[in-house]
Amino acid sequence: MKPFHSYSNPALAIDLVVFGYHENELSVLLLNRKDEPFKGGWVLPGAFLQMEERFSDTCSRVLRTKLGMDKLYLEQLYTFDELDRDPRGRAISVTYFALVNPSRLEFSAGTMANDVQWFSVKKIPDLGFDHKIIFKKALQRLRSKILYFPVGFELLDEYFTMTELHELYETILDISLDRRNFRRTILASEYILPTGTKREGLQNRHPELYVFNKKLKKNNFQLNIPLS
Amino acid sequence: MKPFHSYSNPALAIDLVVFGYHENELSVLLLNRKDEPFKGGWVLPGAFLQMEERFSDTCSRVLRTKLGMDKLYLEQLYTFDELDRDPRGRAISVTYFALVNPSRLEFSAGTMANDVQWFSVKKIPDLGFDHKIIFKKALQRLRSKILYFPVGFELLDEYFTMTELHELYETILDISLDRRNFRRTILASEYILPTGTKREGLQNRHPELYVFNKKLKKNNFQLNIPLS
DNA sequence: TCAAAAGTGTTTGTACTACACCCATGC
DNA sequence: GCATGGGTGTAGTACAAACACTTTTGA
Repeated sequence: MKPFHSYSNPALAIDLVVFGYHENELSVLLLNRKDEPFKGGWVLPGAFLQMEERFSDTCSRVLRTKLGMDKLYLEQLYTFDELDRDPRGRAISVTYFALVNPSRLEFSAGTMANDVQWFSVKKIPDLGFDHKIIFKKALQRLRSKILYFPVGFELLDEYFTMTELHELYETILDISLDRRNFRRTILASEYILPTGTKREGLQNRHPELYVFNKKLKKNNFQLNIPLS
Repeated sequence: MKPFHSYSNPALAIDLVVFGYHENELSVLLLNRKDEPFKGGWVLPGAFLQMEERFSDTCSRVLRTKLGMDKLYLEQLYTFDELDRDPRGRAISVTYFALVNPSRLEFSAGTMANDVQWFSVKKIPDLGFDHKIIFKKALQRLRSKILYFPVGFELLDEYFTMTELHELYETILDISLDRRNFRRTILASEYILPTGTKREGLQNRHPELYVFNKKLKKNNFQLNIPLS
């Protein structure tokens, strides 16, 4: 039998929407292209799938090269198939979104490549290919996911305060949430646990530190926030 | 520049999970394979993506050939990338799920191909490739989607009774729902409208007929049912 | 008049909303 | 003692859950 790959098949790109959260700002990692097409422009980091690779391998390869770090939260987003999405020819893009706490990057062996940069989700430049559409879909997914799944913990330090978690939600959803009601809902869900220790060295009252409850399996919280 | 497709790329299959609902049973369309691998076994219908096709074109091609009908509700499900999912070589599968009201098939020009058959979702045979996994994911998606999106209307006739809609939900979710509370929730959502006409010719009280409210854009209902 | 399915309302409890004051800390 | 941010409680409301009787129809 003739092997599959000797037939003519579209190229398969894996493109990544990497979200980072730092100082009350949600950012996305963008790559400055060195080659045509879109030379000098910004795009999502990505790579072509190699014949023996799983999608997650390709993701790791990109993340290792560009961020110096690869074991992140990864989730498949969507597969894009427009005929003219790449001027070089037919290319399918399987997209993933990833979450990273940028402060961890400092502790990892690698460093960020010099052709990538963080951009606030509020100030995304024009993007090459159909990457603006991909980015928008990723942001939408993140916003709906955070309402019922503790994705936020991928973006915070191991120990965090209630205020930090609260601000993370407000930043990602881009709305304000009542502080007291937020606390009640989150604590009732048991997704976080108080550690009994407090953050020291602040000028004001020392807040309790929390950790993510890793033992909890059920998704038993639901923030009821109207999605636009 | 060397065209993309002259590089070696994995084959791209589009596989479809087609759900049909008839007489209180949710079914899936399966194809009996004529060739190796899995000759004689059951698989999801699908086809390889042609170079100039959109995914939806490939879906239409499969649906037209196998069901004799193509304009169905279609939604991309997931893209599968296991290295050994096809014994013939590396093949990626982009999967879709489709919804069809089998009673409409009788009115369409084509007829169902003789190598496909409906199977109740409660009696799915062994499936070739990784198609059992794909099927399970599709069923999961349908079950969660029906809680906040009116997918049910793709599966019912244009005019339907409250009881038919109620039974559809019970069948798909495989649980029982209080008839009175169900009615209240659905009516409050304004996803369906009473027509003022009744179904005639029954032995008992004639039920009101409803239609889907096509003008409603917002997804403003949420059936609160615990998902397993 | 009987069988079968459709239609209807109320009570109870729970969960979300809105909202304001006191507390701990470092300077 | 003051500025800053952290921590806490309650009353009102709205929605979901549980539940049973009456109505319409054809046979």
